[in-house]
Amino acid sequence: MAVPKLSKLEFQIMEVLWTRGESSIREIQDAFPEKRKPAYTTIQTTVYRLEVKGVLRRVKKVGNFHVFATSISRDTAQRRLIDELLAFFGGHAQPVMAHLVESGKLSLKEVKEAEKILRKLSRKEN
Amino acid sequence: MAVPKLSKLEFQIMEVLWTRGESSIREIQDAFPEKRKPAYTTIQTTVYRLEVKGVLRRVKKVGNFHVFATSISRDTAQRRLIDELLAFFGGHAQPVMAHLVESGKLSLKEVKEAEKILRKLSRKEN
DNA sequence: TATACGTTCCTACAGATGTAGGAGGCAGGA
DNA sequence: TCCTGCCTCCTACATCTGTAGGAACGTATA
Repeated sequence: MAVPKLSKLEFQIMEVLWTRGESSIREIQDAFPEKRKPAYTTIQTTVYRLEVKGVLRRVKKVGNFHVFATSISRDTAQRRLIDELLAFFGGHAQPVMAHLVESGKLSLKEVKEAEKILRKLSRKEN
Repeated sequence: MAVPKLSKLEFQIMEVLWTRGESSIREIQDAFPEKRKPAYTTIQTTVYRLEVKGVLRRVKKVGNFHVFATSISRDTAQRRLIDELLAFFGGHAQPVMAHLVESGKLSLKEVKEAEKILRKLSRKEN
């Protein structure tokens, strides 16, 4: 599998690394909000699993602790996530759009932005 | 939990029921494409789990088999799924849109359609 | 050097999910 | 009535994920 599936916690950890850059287990843990902050070893186990999946790697050892960095881009992972969702909808983005609009999560401004990008793309194709 | 989380297979089974209407286990199974068609008992186990979750129920018994029907709407379930995804993106729909656009899954026509709906909504609010 | 503290590594476990076998029941045809 | 075939119900199991404890180790400081 090119880009392995990431679970919720795995994704959150990757998110910390994408945002903060190279980090140790402790730093990753500290990036979680005080409420729902998993135990140190929970983060650790999950980081190891991510390492096995090949989406992050240890880049160096400082003192007696390791520093980790991502091996895939945030964009790649997000794309994977959305493709996953689209599979649920038989590959059709339209219902996804519809729900985003109805739930009020999408502003008119964002839609117009998307439209602009699309126009640009279609010009390039023709 | 109002609307429980549905797994991939669970969602696919619900999809069959929403599309075909009331169905028996056998009918649900037959709705799966010949390749990746789970065993009869796999569908069965999953249907029972869905029953426990309260998203479908047995509506009647015909001969010696049961007929099942959904208890929640497709819309409700889809909304749940999308909210789930949005949580990964910190509740921001913008990146989701961006990926849909970039992956070419969204046509200009669909976006304009969404825009029309949004305009209508915003008029109502003001 | 000895001690304290933070890290690593290994192990464990429960819940969710996908998967399916097998025993037993019911219904219709021989 | 008895057999065949399909269905139900129960049980089982592997994998993934979230969760975390404990032993052992490394480092810096007293």
